[in-house]
Formats: sequence, structure tokens, C-alpha cells
Amino acid sequence: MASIAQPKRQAEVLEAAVTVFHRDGYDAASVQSIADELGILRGSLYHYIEAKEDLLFANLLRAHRDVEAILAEVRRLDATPLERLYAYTRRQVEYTTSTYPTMAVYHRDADKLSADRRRVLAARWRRHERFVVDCIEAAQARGEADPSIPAPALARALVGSLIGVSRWYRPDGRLGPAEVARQCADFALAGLRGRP
Amino acid sequence: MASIAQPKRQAEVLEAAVTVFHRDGYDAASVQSIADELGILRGSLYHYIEAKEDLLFANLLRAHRDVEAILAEVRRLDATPLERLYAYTRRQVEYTTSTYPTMAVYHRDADKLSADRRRVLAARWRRHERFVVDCIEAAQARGEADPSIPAPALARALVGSLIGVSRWYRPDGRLGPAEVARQCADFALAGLRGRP
Amino acid sequence: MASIAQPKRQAEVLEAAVTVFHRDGYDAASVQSIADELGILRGSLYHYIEAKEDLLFANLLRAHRDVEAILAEVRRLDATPLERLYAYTRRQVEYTTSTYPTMAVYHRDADKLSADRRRVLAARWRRHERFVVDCIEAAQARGEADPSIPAPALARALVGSLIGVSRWYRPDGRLGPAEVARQCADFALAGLRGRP
Amino acid sequence: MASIAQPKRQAEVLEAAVTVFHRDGYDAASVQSIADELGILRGSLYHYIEAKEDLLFANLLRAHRDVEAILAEVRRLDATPLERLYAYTRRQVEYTTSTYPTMAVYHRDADKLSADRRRVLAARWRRHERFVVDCIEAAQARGEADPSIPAPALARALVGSLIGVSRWYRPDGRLGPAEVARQCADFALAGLRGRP
DNA sequence: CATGAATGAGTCTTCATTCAT
DNA sequence: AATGAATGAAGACTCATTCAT
Repeated sequence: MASIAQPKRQAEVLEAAVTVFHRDGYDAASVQSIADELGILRGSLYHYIEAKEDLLFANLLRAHRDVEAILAEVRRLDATPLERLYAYTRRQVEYTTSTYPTMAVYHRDADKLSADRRRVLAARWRRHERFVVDCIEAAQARGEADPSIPAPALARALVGSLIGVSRWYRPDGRLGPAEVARQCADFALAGLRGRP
Repeated sequence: MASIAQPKRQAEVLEAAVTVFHRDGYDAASVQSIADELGILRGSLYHYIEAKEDLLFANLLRAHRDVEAILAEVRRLDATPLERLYAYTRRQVEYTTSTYPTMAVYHRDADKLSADRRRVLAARWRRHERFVVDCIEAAQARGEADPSIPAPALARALVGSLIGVSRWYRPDGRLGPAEVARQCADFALAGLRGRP
Repeated sequence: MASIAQPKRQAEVLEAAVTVFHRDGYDAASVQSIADELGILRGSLYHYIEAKEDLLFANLLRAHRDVEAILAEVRRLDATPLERLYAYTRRQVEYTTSTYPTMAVYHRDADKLSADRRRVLAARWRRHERFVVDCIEAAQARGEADPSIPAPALARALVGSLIGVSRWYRPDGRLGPAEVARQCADFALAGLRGRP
Repeated sequence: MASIAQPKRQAEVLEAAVTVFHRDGYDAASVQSIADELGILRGSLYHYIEAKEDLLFANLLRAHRDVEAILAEVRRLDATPLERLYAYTRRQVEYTTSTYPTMAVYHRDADKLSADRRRVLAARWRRHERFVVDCIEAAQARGEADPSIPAPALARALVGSLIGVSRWYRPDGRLGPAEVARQCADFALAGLRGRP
């Protein structure tokens, strides 16, 4: 980002971008339509960015910062591994639903970024996954999670459930973020525990 | 599809397309690169299709036919609802992994289709979901599935797990289709059953 | 037309287009060659238009506006029907010759437009014809025009003569617009009067 | 034309072509649609022709042969110049209307031919015009045609009327060829005679 | 900060034509 | 005669980006 502008305007630009990216897909979204969304001209957008890709990257980077804050918070919890996983799941789903289009864009369009930027995100994503795997292994060690499935596989299944939410959730639906988060966490945690 | 050609060549064309769509994304995939994959000229591709979109649609339609065959097979099973769901989950994951790039393209690019075609797929998708919801409701009625989460929510969670597989599975990974299917089905079924 | 541009540039673009359309025919005329005529790049042309067809339509619409101004002027004349027809014929031919390529393009390429736009022009063209038919009927009623031929047929013959001019007239020929107009009007009016 | 085929088939091919050329315009008419009209495949058409242009040229050449037959017939008439012109006009209009789409294609699309072929037709067209001009000059010399307009100008006006017919005539209209021809000839001849 | 004209590379698609079968 | 797969050139149009004002 050229980032010379006032933070407020920057945030508006990012939000307009993520809205359009979500609606049209990153590739099909034109710089024009983002400018339209903001009520400015195409050329004027280039005061805030250097390239269209910046708008995607900045949004996804923000998502990572937010999610990492959730992780830090969960880490600070005085709780068993399974309780941590439950807390993580709920907060993650709440985040996904309340910032609605962001995570949907993340999971669909992150790989449209340049190789360099993709690597930056991938590294942060791996740390995220590592946290989940670690929790699951600890839970398995305590006999609280299904030992017949390797922790990485369980982690993929758990995270997959969370990602799934960004595919179907709509802010105007019947269920609010909290309820969705509860249901999703209950399902995932039972899945982790496995059959009695 | 213009479909005047020999079925074998048609199938090759479709496969080349899905390979490229998976690698580059539907929007970023050029007709040129699909032709390259086939070793023919860009223009020659238009013997088999009328538009690039046909290649996406034909692939996704085939996926629906295949999945519906799985559904029919599962329906014919002499089993409890939960057993049906288990069988469904395993076969679905086996299908996803063995036709590898197809379902990944489905879940990422289906909404790039024209409105008409999107509607066609959406209708078939709803029937698919309905099947899952029905099974879950039957299982809940028999006390075999968690009654504290509405069936549609459980269905979304279950199906989300399956879709998740198409996001991370790679055919050259350590786990084969059968094993992935087993782990995924075990996780999802435990999730359905809920806490003991 | 996207019509955001300065009117002067717009007019230059239209004129370049009509020149090329006349030289090559609408279908065979490439957007490239119109851009060449203007000394800009192919892509730059799309600042002024949304599609090649816009260039044809805008030119033909302008022709209609101009011709309708002639009709209005003739209507205001204090004259007999036949005198009106004579005035109409002369001015129409003068217009055709002085805006040279425009009417030639009109009569050759108008039916290349989309159905919608063709309808717009056809409606205006019918009003034009109606004016001529009305004048002829009035002249017949006063015994000043051949009563043995139906007015619509005479109108077609008259208008056909005018259109014919756009087929052979060249601005570098021996005859100027005024002379051509006089000759054409004398011929057509004698044709209307019929044999003595 | 490759002309190895039976004359009957050849004629069918030519007619299909002129029908499509008239409907779509030469440039926009695809070889495909001509093949469709004949119920054969695109490739098969190339047994009868070497290039699409052959179909246009052959049709226009046939028109010239037919028109020249009319001219020869009129020349043989034992009549005054004006009577000849009247006979010429009627037969020409009858020909135009009865072979309906052919002359319409001639006057709209002849200049799409290659330079060589355009020259061939142009030469024959000039002979045609010369005949008309000669008749008019003879008529003027006998005081039977308006002397205040140069013969070439009158010829253009006369021929323009004839061409005009091919623009609006439809075979399903109210007027038959004979009637149209009479009206058109009466108008044109009165135009030639000029004011009494 | 904003404008809007211009760029230039790239995309999908069409189509006349050829040729082995 | 007919087929239909393949060609290759050309066309309209899009769009991210730049820059003088």
C-alpha cells in the first residue's frame, strides 16, 4: 500500500475492496468496480495503492493479525487442551461470521497472490495450524481425544469445519454469530473426542 | 458442449480443462493453456466447445452425476440412518480424492458460471443436501445423533468436512483415498453423535 | 457512447469512424483502422465508446437529427405541396452530398445494427416517409401529381432517387452539391407530375 | 467455381448462397450458414467452390448475363429512344423483383469482391450505363427528353430508381412484379421527359 | 488529492480454409 | 462426394496501470 493516506480512508478502501472481491471473485473484480463502490474514479484509487493485489494482500494480512490475536488470547487461557480447542473454535467462528466477507475471500482467493506474498501468508497459516495440532496432541496424550486418528488429520478436519462456515454463512440468516459458533464448536469437539 | 466428437477425445478435453482450472483458477486459466495441455491450437479447441464456460460446466455436471450415483447406492443400503451417513461420507471422500482436481474446482469455481447454469447446479446440490439432512433427522429421531443441534446445521458441518478434503488433499500425499475417507468419516460421525 | 469526453474529441471520433465505415464497409472495418485514422491505439478508442456498433449508431442518429431539422424547416414553408416536395428534395440532396459519407453508410450499413437500435432508426425513418407520402397525397388531391400511381409508390420512387445520390456522388466530382440537388429535384418532380 | 459438379446442384448452391448473403450481408454470412441452408457440412461446400467469394461472384455474374440479355432484347426493338427506355425500365424492374434477392445483394455487396473481380463487373456495368446514356441522348436530340439536365445525370437518376426497387421490394408484398414495374417506369419516364 | 485520457498487453471467440479418411 | 478435425490469422473487447493537468 502507498499508505500515505489517513487511516480512516485506508480502511474504507480496504473494506470496499473486500466487498467487491467477495461478490465477484478476485480475478473478475475490476479496479473500476472497487472505485465505483467508493464513489471515486479508477485513477484516484492509485493514490491509496500501487496495485490491485495490494488490496487483497492488505485484507488478508489484517485477517491474520486478528486471528493471531485470538490464538494469543486462547493460549493465555487456564484450561485443558480440549477446553482451549473449544474456545478457539468458538472465537474463530465468531470472527469469521462477524467480519463476514473477509475469511470467505481468504479461503477462495489467497492463492491469487504473488508467490512472495503467498509465502508470507502460508508461513503464518502454518503457525496457526501448528497451534491446533499441538492442542490436539496434548488432548490425545491425556486421553481426551480420539487416538485412532493422527493429530494432523484431526486438525485438518477441525479447521475444515471452521472454513466451511465462511462458505455458507450469510449475515442476514436466521442464526447469529454466537449460535453458529456454538453449534460448530459442539460438532467439532465431539468429532475430536471420537466414539466413547 | 458441441458434442459432435468422439467421446474419448471429449473426455480428454474435459480432463485437460479441469487440470488447468485447478492449477490456475477458472478466471485466470486461459483457453490457450488448455489447448497447450492438449497439444492443439487455441482455435481447434472450439471444435469441442462453444465457450470456455462449457468446459467448466461439463466437468461440474459430470461430478453431479457421479455423486448422485453414490447417493443412489447409499439409499439402497439396508442400514440405519447413521450407518448410511457413514457409508455416504466414506464414498464421497473417496470420490473427491480419486477424481482429485474435480471437486476442488467445483467448490472454488462453480459460482463463476452463468446464472442459468449456476441455477442448474444449485438445484442438484440442494437435493444432495436434502438427503443428508433427512438422514440426520432420522438418526436424531432414533436417538443416534446429537439432538441439541438442528439437523441442517449438522448437515452443513458434515458436508463442510467433506468439502474441506478437496482443499488440502494431494494425490501424492502420504495417505491414500481409503485412509483419508476412513479418518474423515470417523471424525464426522463422532461429531454427529455428539457428546455421550 | 460513453460520452464522458469533450464534445470536440467525440466529433472527431465519429467522423473518423464514418470515414472508415464508408471506405471498408461496417463489417470489414476494424476498430484498429478507426484508431489508426485517429492516431491513437485500439484500446484507447474504448474511452469514447463501449462497442464498435456505438460508432455506427451515433453517426446514423446524428443523420436523423439533421434530416428531421430539414423536414421541420420544409414544413414551415408557406408553399404548395409540390413546392414543398421540391424544397425537400433539394435540401435533402444537398445534405447527402455535403456530409458525404454519412448517408452512404446509412443506406448500406444501417441494418448491421442490433435489433433494438434498428427499431429506433426504423421508427424515425417511417415518420420521414410519412411526411413525403402526405405531401404527395395533398399534391394529388390538387391535381398537381400523377393520380395513376399510388402515393406510397411515388414516395418510394422519389426517396429512391435521393438515396441513389449517396451511391454515386463523390465530393471531388465535377458537380457541386447545389447542382446535383437541382438536377435530382427537377427529375424527381417531373416524375411526380407524370405525363401531361 | 470448381464447377465439376452437376449443373443442378451448382444452381442450388448458388441460390442458397444468395439467400444467405441477402439475409446476413456478405461479410457477416458464414460459410457455415450457407452449408446449413443446403443441409451439408461446411467442409463439403468446398467441393463446389474454392472460396466463399466465388459464391458472390458467380451470382453477380449471372445477374449481368441476365441483364445483358434484357439489353440485347431492348436494342432489337423497333421503337423510339424513349420507348426503348420505357421497355428497358419495365423489364429491368421485372427482373429485379422476380429474381428477388440477387440484385439487392449486387447493389449492397458487389464492392466486397477482390479488386480483379470488381473490375470485371465494373466494366460490364459501364456498358450497361452507356446504353442508357445513349438512349437518353438520342431522346434529347429528338426533343423527347429534358434537355436542361445532362444525359449522364438523367441516366444516374433513372438507374437510381431501378436500384431503389431492390431496396424495398418484398416478394410477399401487395404489388406483383408487373405492377411495380409499370409504376416505376411511368415515374422514371415522366422524370426523363421533364416539365412540359 | 482528484481527474480522465491514453496505454499495451492480453483475453475469448470466429471463421475461411485444408486435408486425411 | 462427404466428413470433421485441425489450422492460423484476425477480430472485438477488457483492464490494470500511468501520467500530465
